[in-house]
Amino acid sequence: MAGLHEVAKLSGVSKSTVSRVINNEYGVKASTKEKVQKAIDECGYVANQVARDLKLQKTNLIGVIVPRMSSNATAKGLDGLSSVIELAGKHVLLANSQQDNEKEIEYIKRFNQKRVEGILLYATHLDEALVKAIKQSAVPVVLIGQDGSLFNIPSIIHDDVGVGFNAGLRLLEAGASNIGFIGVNSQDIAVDQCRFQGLTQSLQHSRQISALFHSRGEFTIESGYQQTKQLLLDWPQLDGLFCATDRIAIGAMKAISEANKIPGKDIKVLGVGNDELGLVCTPSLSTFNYAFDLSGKKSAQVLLDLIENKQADVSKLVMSFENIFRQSC
Amino acid sequence: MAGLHEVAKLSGVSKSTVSRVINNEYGVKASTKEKVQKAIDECGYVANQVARDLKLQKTNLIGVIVPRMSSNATAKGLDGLSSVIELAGKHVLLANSQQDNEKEIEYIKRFNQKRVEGILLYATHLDEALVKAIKQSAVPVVLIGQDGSLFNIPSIIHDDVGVGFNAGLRLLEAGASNIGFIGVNSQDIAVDQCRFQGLTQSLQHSRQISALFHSRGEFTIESGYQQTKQLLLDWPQLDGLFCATDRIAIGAMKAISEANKIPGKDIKVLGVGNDELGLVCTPSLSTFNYAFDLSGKKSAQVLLDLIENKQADVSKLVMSFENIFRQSC
DNA sequence: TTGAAAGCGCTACCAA
DNA sequence: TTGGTAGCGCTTTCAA
Repeated sequence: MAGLHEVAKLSGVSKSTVSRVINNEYGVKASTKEKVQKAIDECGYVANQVARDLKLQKTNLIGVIVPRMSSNATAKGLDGLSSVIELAGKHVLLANSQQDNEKEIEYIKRFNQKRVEGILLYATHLDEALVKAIKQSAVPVVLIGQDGSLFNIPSIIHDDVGVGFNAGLRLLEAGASNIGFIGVNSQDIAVDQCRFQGLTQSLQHSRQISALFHSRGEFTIESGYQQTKQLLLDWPQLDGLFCATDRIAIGAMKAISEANKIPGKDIKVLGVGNDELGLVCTPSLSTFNYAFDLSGKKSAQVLLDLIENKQADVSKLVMSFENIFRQSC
Repeated sequence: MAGLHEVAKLSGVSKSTVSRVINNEYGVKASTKEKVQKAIDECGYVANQVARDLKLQKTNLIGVIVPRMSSNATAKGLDGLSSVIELAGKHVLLANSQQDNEKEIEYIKRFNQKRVEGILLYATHLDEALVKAIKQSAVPVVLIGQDGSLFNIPSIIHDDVGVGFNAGLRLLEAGASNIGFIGVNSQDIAVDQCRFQGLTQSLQHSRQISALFHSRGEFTIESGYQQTKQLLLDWPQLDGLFCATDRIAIGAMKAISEANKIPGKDIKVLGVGNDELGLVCTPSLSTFNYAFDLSGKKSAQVLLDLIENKQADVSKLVMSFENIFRQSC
């Protein structure tokens, strides 16, 4: 591929002048500019950004690590953050950790080698190894979805405890009093622990009761279905069910219907996330809306700020939520 | 940030030797290796991939351009292709064109500057400007979702005509004979044109009839709903409806229900894409499954092959589909 | 087994 | 308004 050198030779000027033309700098005679431009077109010159990046010590690259692409949260989040990053004239280097904790760490290292300017990490957990890897990163890391502020890692999180608390309130208000919770795995502080904790608090606070159970499974409709089938047998008195995600809730409603109970009547059901799935299913799912695209944008802004100013204005940003009232509760 | 030079000074050897240690090359005395390793740990050296890339003239970067992230097709596709690219030891540079035709072209250029090794382009259209931009790309471009093989652009497409044809057959077989089509915009050859063309062919072939109408709108549930509300008024005899996407079909079913007709009984409805939404809605949506993750993988494989061998083994790859039978038809 | 030096393609400083 | 030159951080050849 043609380089500056060739263009210079072809147009009979020096590399410096060609460089000036390419970068639209002042102080180049119009006629030379033209001459150079012609040579550029002629040999199809394309500036080599790698060489530039090395020289300028700046890559305009933002690393983004996600656990998987096909989830409401990450897809919407990516849409949000990519628009902010693009507006800042930077690019997204994307890595899919496929829920593998070791890969997450591996990517943080690889991104540092690539000299990204910062890293956005969609986290589903936060263990010692991950914290250490983040600490060792030479470039700033912003966490999305889990709270790392205790370790001094800037984090954008959703108000999971608040959602849990409100879930309890809504379920009680709808007349339920035997309330269970289906979460995910206990490593996921935000989704499993915080949401359950909020539920427990509101149940205690309002009625001095506890949750019937805290079941755990995957993030899928199928998992919600299977768990609920069993739970219905174990807890016949169940009349309120809070599910950590909408998909789980939809699976749960299916199991409830199959057991000849009516979701939203015999058993109130609540999900989290405002997945479009909840809008089209029957009965439609009452849930909580998290503005995933907005949290994507915010996290990008926080990171860009961190890159710019070398220090954090915010250490934790808790996104609010919205109650979505539909048929299931 | 510490460089090779510092490590060399710190360990009292030359840069060459440090480089050898870093790259695990043979012919370094164990004791020197150790010495160097200690120095590396000491000053927290992280190899600069930008400099390497420049020297080696190789970036291991694959550019991926998508119209938007939060769509079933792209999210699943990204999951598929990223796993293949990762396995090949390469990285994904992601760009979100936000359905903007000019941005697509802009990104192709920017990716060339970044010296990506190849580009994967999720296309929703294919006009002259885009073809020209692809032709001008110094690195191979693989098209996903639209057929560019006429312009000699390697393409991974879904069998849209085949789906349309089968849709006609299924609708007729279910007893419908007044059949309409809701597409998107006419620029989208694959989704709008081909699917309609297939439908037309099967209707002609089986019964020598034509489609009642070819309506057009957006890719959304709402758009399907609004269009169908009007179409029901215009075509009271309608008893079969083929929708270019599942979302449109779901909106259509809502409008049908509201008009006191039963989707799947009074009016048979068929979508395309096997979106999970179709599984949870009532009545559940009969549709066609496209293996989006697989087409993502395939396209990555084709591109890697193209990069490796500098020439295309396949110029067009048509992915098959699967009939999904549910309640709506 | 190690080191010196050239050079990847560019920018930017200084001199002309 | 232009050109020469140094150097970004690395790999690799050649010589020692």
